[in-house]
Amino acid sequence: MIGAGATPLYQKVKDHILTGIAAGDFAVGERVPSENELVETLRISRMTANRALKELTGEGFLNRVAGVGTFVADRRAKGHPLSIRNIAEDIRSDGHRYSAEVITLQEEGAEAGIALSFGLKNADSLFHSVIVHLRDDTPHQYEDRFVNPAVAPDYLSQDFSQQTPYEYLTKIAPLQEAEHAVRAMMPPLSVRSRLNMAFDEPSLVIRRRTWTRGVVATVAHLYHPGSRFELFGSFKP
Amino acid sequence: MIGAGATPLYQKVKDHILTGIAAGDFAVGERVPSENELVETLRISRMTANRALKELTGEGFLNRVAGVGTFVADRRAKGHPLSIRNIAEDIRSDGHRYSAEVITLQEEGAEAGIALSFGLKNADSLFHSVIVHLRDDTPHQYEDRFVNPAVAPDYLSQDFSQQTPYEYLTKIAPLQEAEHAVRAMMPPLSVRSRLNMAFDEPSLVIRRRTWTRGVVATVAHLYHPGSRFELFGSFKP
DNA sequence: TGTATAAACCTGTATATACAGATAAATCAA
DNA sequence: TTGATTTATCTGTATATACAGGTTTATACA
Repeated sequence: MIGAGATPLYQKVKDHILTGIAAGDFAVGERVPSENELVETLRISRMTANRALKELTGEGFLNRVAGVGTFVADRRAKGHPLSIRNIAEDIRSDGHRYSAEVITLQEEGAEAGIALSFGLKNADSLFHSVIVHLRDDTPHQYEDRFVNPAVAPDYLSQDFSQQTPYEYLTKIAPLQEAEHAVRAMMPPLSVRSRLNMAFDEPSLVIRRRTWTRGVVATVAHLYHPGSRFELFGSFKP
Repeated sequence: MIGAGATPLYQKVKDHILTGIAAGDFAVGERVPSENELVETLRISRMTANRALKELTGEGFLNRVAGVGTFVADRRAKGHPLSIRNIAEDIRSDGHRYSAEVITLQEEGAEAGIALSFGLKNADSLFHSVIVHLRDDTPHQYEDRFVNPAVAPDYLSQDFSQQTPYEYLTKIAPLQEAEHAVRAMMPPLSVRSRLNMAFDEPSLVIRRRTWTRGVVATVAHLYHPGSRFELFGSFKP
């Protein structure tokens, strides 16, 4: 057994495997413990081990071959899935130093277009943050985010140089669903200067809208310098 | 029981539910049969019903609430998935007229970067097509595509003003997997002029690589005018 | 009438068990 | 040595069972 508590057992098994991968116990391409080995070492049933390994396979961390075993997948080979990710963790896991600069953090009256995204009346106010994420002190992403006060009432009192909005929001509100829209544009000067972009360099903008408990929790515009960034998506029919 | 054969039972249950949704037996928001109801009507175990409903939930077709039931999800509400789509069909389904102009259709020696994408030696040759897709006679997408001759030997003799490469390729080769990379860039003059783009307008470029039977079938670069295009993706945790 | 309480039903998780089918290694026979 | 066969291992699927915990409806009580 691994431990006890509120988190389901299969989730702990998943974490156990992921931790092992992160710790280097299992390198890319190597075999991870089989279902029966997990049954013996962790004292769980095979179906629980099966669920953990099956879900990790579905999430792209493992590959399974019937009759042979379960192996650590090469996630870099075919691009990361277009999913919600924590930029701080991404930067750190690539072996770089992450830091953040908070530009704006205040309450604002909802502008018409944003209010529409939230499904709110024009008069309602929203929390607004602007943060520049840096990799090795080089600007990497410009994050312009509006947050539903009903979902995160304490948003304005957070220190986002220590914890990204993503980390904070996933901690206090369960992420139900997310929508991404990607477009290319010439960014406004405010963004351009913060990202040290050349005057003729286009930007890749991701508009991310997330739902929690049926209501829109946050609408974020994430600006990336187009020439230094690629967004990956993967699809299996 | 539903039937017998090679396809797993849980898959048949999934198909059974999806067919019911398509047939209108269960409308959006309505409840689908509970696990125990499926156990009785289909004469299966609850765990099999559970697997079917759980997977359909993960795929976005259903929503589940513990203690209440399982309901048909509204898939249209929150954007299309970032998936392979047929541009001709997209344009027509939006009520517009689709046409295509074939710019290039020939065999070429594989340039180094492209050959790498295919996992081929430099010397190998590939099929190359350049097509501009028009919506109501306005340029809408510039498609620059390389195709593996081993997968589509008759590619060069097709009339792509009548049938898109996508339609042709999906007809002759099963799509196994696809990778997307999205980036923003200032397109080359050749692309810019074909799409009637302003000199300072950035472009959203999707590089799409697809696999069939374990080999790379095609690598396509799809250029969209950035200011007129949005790419959608959806994700559920 | 209003309010606890109980009952019924639902999903979520976990176990034990069973058989199949796929794969690779070991073994045996020609 | 080669080729066929057996054996061991591993995943894939399916069932029966059990209990926890959320949600709604019905019931009993004050």
